[in-house]
Amino acid sequence: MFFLKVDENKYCYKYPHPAVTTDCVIFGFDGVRLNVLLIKRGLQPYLGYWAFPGGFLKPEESAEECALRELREETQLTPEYVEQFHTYSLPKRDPRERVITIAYLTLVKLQDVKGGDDAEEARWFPVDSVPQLAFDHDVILRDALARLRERIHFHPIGYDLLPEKFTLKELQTLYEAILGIHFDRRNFAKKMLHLDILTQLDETVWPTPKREANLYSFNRDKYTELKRRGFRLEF
Amino acid sequence: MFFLKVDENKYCYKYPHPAVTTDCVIFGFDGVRLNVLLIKRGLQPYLGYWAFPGGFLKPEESAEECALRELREETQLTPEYVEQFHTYSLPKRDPRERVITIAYLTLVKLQDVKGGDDAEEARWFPVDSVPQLAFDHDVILRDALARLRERIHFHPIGYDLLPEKFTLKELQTLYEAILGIHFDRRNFAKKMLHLDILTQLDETVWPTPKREANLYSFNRDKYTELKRRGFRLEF
DNA sequence: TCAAAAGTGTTCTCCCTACACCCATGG
DNA sequence: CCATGGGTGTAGGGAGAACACTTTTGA
Repeated sequence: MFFLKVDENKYCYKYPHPAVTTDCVIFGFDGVRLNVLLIKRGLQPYLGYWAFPGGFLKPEESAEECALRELREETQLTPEYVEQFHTYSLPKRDPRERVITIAYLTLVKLQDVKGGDDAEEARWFPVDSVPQLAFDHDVILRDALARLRERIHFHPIGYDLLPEKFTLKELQTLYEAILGIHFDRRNFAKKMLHLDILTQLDETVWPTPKREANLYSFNRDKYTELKRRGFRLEF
Repeated sequence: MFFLKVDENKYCYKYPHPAVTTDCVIFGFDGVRLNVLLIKRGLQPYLGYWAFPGGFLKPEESAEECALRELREETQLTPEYVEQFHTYSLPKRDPRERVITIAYLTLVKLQDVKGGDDAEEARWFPVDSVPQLAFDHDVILRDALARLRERIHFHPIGYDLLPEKFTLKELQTLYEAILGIHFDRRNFAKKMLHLDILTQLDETVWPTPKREANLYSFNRDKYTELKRRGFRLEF
């Protein structure tokens, strides 16, 4: 570990400064389950373990810029939604040196990333079956999921996770996947239509071989209005 | 560790490391208005400006420990409630060097601090009339208030801000002070009593010379239960 | 003709809302 | 006796929860 030469350590301070990184928890929805994007570490420590994409803060960028840059560099993704949710600071959480990590929750339309896995190994995992994670990333994942569940109660988020056109069933499945509960099909439809954030399209699809289903898209104005003011999703 | 101590008492790193501080936004309720505790700066920069108590993270403490330590050192207060709410990272937010600030929202029972103002000038200000603040602390205050308002919708927080025994009117005034809206007296009482988190005491007080009022305390079990599960405060 | 999926409507109940009356006290 | 503040009750409406029928299609 200690390959450093003294003369390379050219950034000097009067008091000890921790390193600062950002990590991105990236959620995507495959139509059935909520997934999270992980990267296989190619370096020590935790070599071979899965972890969230992230990296060190550069001197001239804000934390959010850093998070988006790392996300782009490591996954070629541009998220629909970005929210800083917690900063992790336990002194021993990184075995190398003291590292403060500012964690972000991001949502992407999962189809955006089809084939995006390149040289570095990046993979989607269903949130209920993620492998052993590096560092304290299991705690970070738990916190991100809790925040996502909290958010979904009061802000519409489907727009950030679903394709442009979708069926009511897909929307319901998304909510059920995130919250881990089951809704009555009829009441769910009534509620969503009543919120007035959906536009029924003239198109239909055959999601199953049984019967065609109407397609909907989000009414962007109403959607952002609700997002701004917040709303109550009771259920 | 990665830092090396050289003769001038300096800590050196291969890459630039920002300084990391914590700041505490401390809210208290005086029975009429929501107040925030500020400290007058005795050093440059922003000498003479008001700011939140806070300071640099020590190598062996977590951010929360740091926040509580600074809070104790600068105000002798022990908060009832502590929540990390945002980390501020714009590169130029401190003119001296790059500083990352992890901000905490804390609630105290305001009577705890009567006379706690000592050598360093610390004062309570009503949140709607705070003076010019140092750094980006005006943004931090706005964010803290937004978080507090968000929290109060779904988690009981009166316990952390009110004295042990209080009247329904005091509880209502607290909610009105935080949310900045007015409630119907009768509906507010009905709602609060229906939530079953209050215990009516046998005692009464004369809050005005007109008529005595019942005293209540929080039903701690129900209160923490609701706090854990969250609840919906509609209004 | 049967099973599976999708679209739609009704009833009940609870809670939020608006609003009014009574009582006790001090002036 | 009246103004002020505190305690309590009621009627109406809206939204969530529970629940059933119809239609379409492929096997």
